Parts: sequence; C-alpha cells; structure tokens
Amino acid sequence: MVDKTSGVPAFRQVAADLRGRIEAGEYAPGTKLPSERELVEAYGVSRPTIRDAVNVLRSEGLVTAEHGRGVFVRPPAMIQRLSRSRLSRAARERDQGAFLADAAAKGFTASSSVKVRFESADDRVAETLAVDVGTEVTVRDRVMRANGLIVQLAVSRLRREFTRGTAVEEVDTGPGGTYARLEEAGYAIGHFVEHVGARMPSPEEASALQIDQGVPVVTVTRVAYGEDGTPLEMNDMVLPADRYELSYEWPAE
Amino acid sequence: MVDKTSGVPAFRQVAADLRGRIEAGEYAPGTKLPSERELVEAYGVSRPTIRDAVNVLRSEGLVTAEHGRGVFVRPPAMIQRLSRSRLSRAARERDQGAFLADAAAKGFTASSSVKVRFESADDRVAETLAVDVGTEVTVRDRVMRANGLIVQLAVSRLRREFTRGTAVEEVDTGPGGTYARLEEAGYAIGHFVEHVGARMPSPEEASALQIDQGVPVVTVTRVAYGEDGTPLEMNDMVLPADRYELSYEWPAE
DNA sequence: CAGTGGTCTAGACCACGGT
DNA sequence: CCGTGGTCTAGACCACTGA
Repeated sequence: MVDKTSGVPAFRQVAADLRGRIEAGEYAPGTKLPSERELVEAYGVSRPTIRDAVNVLRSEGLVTAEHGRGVFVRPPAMIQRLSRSRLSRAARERDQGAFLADAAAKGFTASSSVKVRFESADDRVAETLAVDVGTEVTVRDRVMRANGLIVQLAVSRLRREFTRGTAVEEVDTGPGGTYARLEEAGYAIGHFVEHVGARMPSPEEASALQIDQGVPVVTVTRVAYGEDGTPLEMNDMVLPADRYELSYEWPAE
Repeated sequence: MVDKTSGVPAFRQVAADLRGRIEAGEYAPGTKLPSERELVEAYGVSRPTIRDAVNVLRSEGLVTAEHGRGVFVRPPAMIQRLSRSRLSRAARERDQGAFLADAAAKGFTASSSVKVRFESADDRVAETLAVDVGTEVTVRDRVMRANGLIVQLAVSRLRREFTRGTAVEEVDTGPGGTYARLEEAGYAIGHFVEHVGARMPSPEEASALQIDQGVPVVTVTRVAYGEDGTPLEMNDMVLPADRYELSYEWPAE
C-alpha cells in the first residue's frame, strides 16, 4: 500500500518498494514479478500508476517485460571481456580471430559480415583522419554475430588513397586483415588510441543489437596511427553495455 | 497527425516524427518543443499518449523536461576528456592534480571531499584484491565537484595491512597521494589495469550526479598492481556518460 | 496569474503466450 | 481460451515557472 500523505509520488513509492524486494532477493533474478493487475490490488493504485512504476525499473535495466508472459527480473548477462593493448603484430596475425576465435572457444557459432562502400569525409571523420572535409574515404561496415545474434557493430574508415588497389577495398581482406594490407602498402602501425564513451542506443541500434529498455551502448573509436603519427584508420564500434567489459593495461612507469 | 491504420503505435509515430524534426534541425539544441497541449492538438491524440512519446525521447537522452518551463532539446554536454595510461610517476607527482589542475585550467572551482572508513571485503573486493572474503580493507570514499556540481564518484579500497600507520588512512594523504605513501611503505606500483563498462545509474547515483533520464554512467575499476603482481589498490569510479570520454593509448608493438 | 509539466484515475480494447 | 503486457482515452488536480 502506498502512503498518499508522504508527498512522494505513488508510482515512485511502488518502484522503490519493488526495487527493494528485488535487491533483497525476494524476487530472484529470472523470476516473474506479480502481474500488473495483482500489483494494482496489492498497492491500491490504478494500472497506469503501476505501469509507471514498472517503467522506472525497466529504464534502470532492473527488469524486462515480455508481452503475454510477464515482467521478469533481469538476470546478469554473460559478460564478454575484451582485453585491449593486445593488438601487437603477433596477435594481429590471428586477425579478426580476436573475435572469431574467442567465440569459438566458448562454443559459439560466430560470424561476421562486411559491406564495403565509399563516402566523403564529414567533419568528425575529417578531423580524426586529419584530412579535408569531403575527402574520399573507404568504409568497411561490419556486423558481428554470435549464435545468430548481433553482438557488435563496427564501422572502419580509411583514406581512399591508402587503400586503392589493395584488398582493403574487398570484402575479404585476406590473412592478417586490414592492418596487414596497410603494412604491405608501406603504412606500418605505430600506435593505437581508443576513445571510450557511453550513451543510450538509437532506435536502429536498439533493434539491431536486440537491446531492451534500460541498457546503454558503449562506444569505442579506435584510431590507428602510422609510425610517423599519421592517422591511418578509424574504427567506430558500438557494443551493448550489458554484454561487454573492456580492459586496458599499462605499466606504471 | 498520426496514421491509425499503420499498426505502429501512435506514441511511437509521434516520437519518431519529433525525433526526425530534432535531427533535421527544425528544433535546434537548447530550444523548446511545443507544449504537450499543443502537441495534443497537432497530432490529434490524448495527452497521456503525447507524454508517452516525449518519454521515449527522454529515455533516449534527446530531450529533457523542466517542470513549469517546457521540454527542451538537450544540447551536447561539455565533454571532459580523460587521458589514461598517463599515471606515470612524474604525472603522479602532481597528484590528484589530474583532476584539480585540469578543472582550474578551465576556470572551474574544483574541490574534492574524502571520507575514510574500514570494512570487510565482500566477494568482488576479495577477488580483485586477491584476499579472503572478510579481510579488513581501508576504504576511501571520494566525491569530486566542479563549480559545486558533483561530477565524479570514486571509491578506493586497499588491504588494511598495507595502509596501517600511513597517511592513506587519513583524509589528507599528503603530497603525491595514496600511491606515493604506498611506495614509501615499500609497495611500488608495477602496472595498472582498468575495467570499463556502462549501465544506467541507481536512483542514488542519479540524484548525486544530477543525471537526468536517458543518461547512463560509465564505470571504471582501476586496479594498481605491485611490481610482483600483487594487487595493491582498487578504485571504483562512476562518471556521467554525457560529460566524459576516456582515452587510452598504446604502441602497436 | 496563466502556462507548463507531473501525477493519477477508471475504465476500454488489442496483441501475444501458453494451456 | 484466459492471463499477460501494450496502447489509448478524457478527463482531473497538483506543483513549478515566470511575467
């Protein structure tokens, strides 16, 4: 029952009470909450109010609603750990393997499909690749799947002049991938920089990645620089935040 | 006006239309959307339906509602770039300076307050610090402000046996901070690892960090290891995702 | 004070899932 | 088929903002 004299909105009181019961383990991960009509009885408020309360918990990522079934406490997702600062040449030999081999080891059927296109650099691309706006860039649009489920989106961009006549403009870049082809073309990688942020997904991303309400995406922009400091490639990645954790490591000195 | 025959829910049609106008620049960042009552007229649906539509945009982080004033297109926040892999001894001399000096350079009045307490390690802490569950740990709870606004929460934990009798157990750790005191006590830092993720804030975090609906938090757990690989300190940081970007850099080889 | 968003009700009908 | 969540209405009153 809610306290109408407290000044706290009814739907927040209900949300707080349910949240408390979830955190206390009364509703364990994976279990179903009482139906909305039952909650109407229990708390003595109308259904829209109950729905407001449940929506609070949904946007906090605590529960998910399944049409026709009920509202369930969201179990913690299987987290994929991505170790960075491991893109050494040796590791790169195994190529995209990072993703594919990793998944294979876990018994997943992983796949990845690529579309190649060309476009002209907008402000952001021009700035990161240190070119003029409008410069032609090669774009590799990549969708990664595990068990048929899309788990990661990646868009890689390079100045067209670095890729012309190489397999980087093909769907299959060959052994060693993009970085190996760049190196063959005389552009060896000097260092990497990754910019990491997070935000709520766009509707397109949410449906592509099958993200439900209350789960943000982690955005990673990796820039590969040549040995002379020229930016060679930028890679924009979008990951569902509930399925990934990124790890970075560096020496203290 | 909404199309009731399309099968797409009315509130989603309204949300999509408003989103399109925002992205097209018809409603520029910072400007006010038409009032809910005006939207009721414009789209020919009831107010709760309009509110559902606006709520979609709110949880996407596109707009913010201000009671008594209106709904506004959220302007991009001033982004603070945090460069990692820069915790070298030289840089550490400047101490917490990273945060304080940075803010000062931007004309902020920055401050940071610390509470010290002791607790026993739970599962997660025990695992990261490689100790038994229940081991006594020193906890430094830190709140960082810029212009009076809380911008970052950080909780640092160390095995009590490493800090006993040192200034690490004081509010003011002295010049060079925690790491300098650890080093004096014979525990030099060998390397750092950071684990980065994102999620929606808890209600407490949301109000402390003054985050509004639709903005996730970035979580960073930094672990400092000794030269022999012993974990010395773990630092859990929580940052509003719309105000921070993390950058990591490493050589290709 | 008028205009804004915030909360809430008491219904109604629809779409989906599982029996 | 029944129970579930999903959508929607037509109001009502409150709390906040700014002129």
